Amino acid sequence: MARQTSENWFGCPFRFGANVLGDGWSLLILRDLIFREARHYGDFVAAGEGISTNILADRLQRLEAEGVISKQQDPDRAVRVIYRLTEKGRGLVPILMAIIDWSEQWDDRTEVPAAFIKAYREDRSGFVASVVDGLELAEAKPGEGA
Amino acid sequence: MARQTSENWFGCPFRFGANVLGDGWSLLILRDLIFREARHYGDFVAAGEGISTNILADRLQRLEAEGVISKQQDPDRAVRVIYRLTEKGRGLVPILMAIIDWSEQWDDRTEVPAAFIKAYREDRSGFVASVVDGLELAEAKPGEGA
DNA sequence: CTGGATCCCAATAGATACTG
DNA sequence: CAGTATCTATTGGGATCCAG
Repeated sequence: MARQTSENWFGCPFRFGANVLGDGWSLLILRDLIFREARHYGDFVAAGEGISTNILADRLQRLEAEGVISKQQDPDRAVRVIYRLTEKGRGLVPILMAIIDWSEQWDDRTEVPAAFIKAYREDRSGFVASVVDGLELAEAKPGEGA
Repeated sequence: MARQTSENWFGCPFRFGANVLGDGWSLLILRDLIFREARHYGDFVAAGEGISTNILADRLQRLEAEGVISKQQDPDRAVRVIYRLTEKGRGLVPILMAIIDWSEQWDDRTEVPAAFIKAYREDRSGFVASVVDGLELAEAKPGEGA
């Protein structure tokens, strides 16, 4: 879909979110960041969804430009990059949760929920807390980003 | 993104939802169906987002195949088609709401929220009720759809 | 070795014009 | 009104290359 610019901006806040979430690869990357604690470039490649490296690089860049994730050097190994949720990105968690709730209700192909989803279901608030607290969130206040 | 098939199915319920929502045009169509009570093909074209007719046709077909919307003839005028949310599609409302909440918090370009969003904010539950009750929902039970 | 960039080319998305 | 047809632009897969 055409990206959101000043020219096609109609003052609809929903469109603002749709611009970030209306992409399958971005959603999968966010899932891995939030529920699977993916941190490195290779983690996303290894996630098994078959994302191409050029697409991955593009989406990571896009998500960073949108201010929902941030990059930094791994303090342990300089060659590694760590991707993290920003505060703005953390705000997306309820949306992903809502997607999971809906999917679980309507998906008739998955009999056994993925392990990370199961963990979330068994103790929703506890799981969320652990996921979110486990992250040292990057800076980002309302008004930042694209 | 590659569409979800039996071959690339990894048993992740989140991916199930991402497959439906990971598309900007589909999200906009759902917004218009849910919050703007769009019913006809032309309503979506006129929504001002500049969707091409082939894309619109494709997405309407896709959403129908996924079981979130249904088509039927307009009883008043046979040449018209009415698009409606199914029960499964109605289940998406909380997700769209979550997107709106997030967008309103982080969008710094829209000072004045769109009118339909404002209505929703002023009386969230009442608004939802009116929107949803205003629709005669089409049939669709868990286990249906793609 | 990790995080990309680049290239090739196949497949998909999309704009515009046109039709039953 | 609700779409097709056609043509072009962009995305994406897969391999390879490269810099730190």
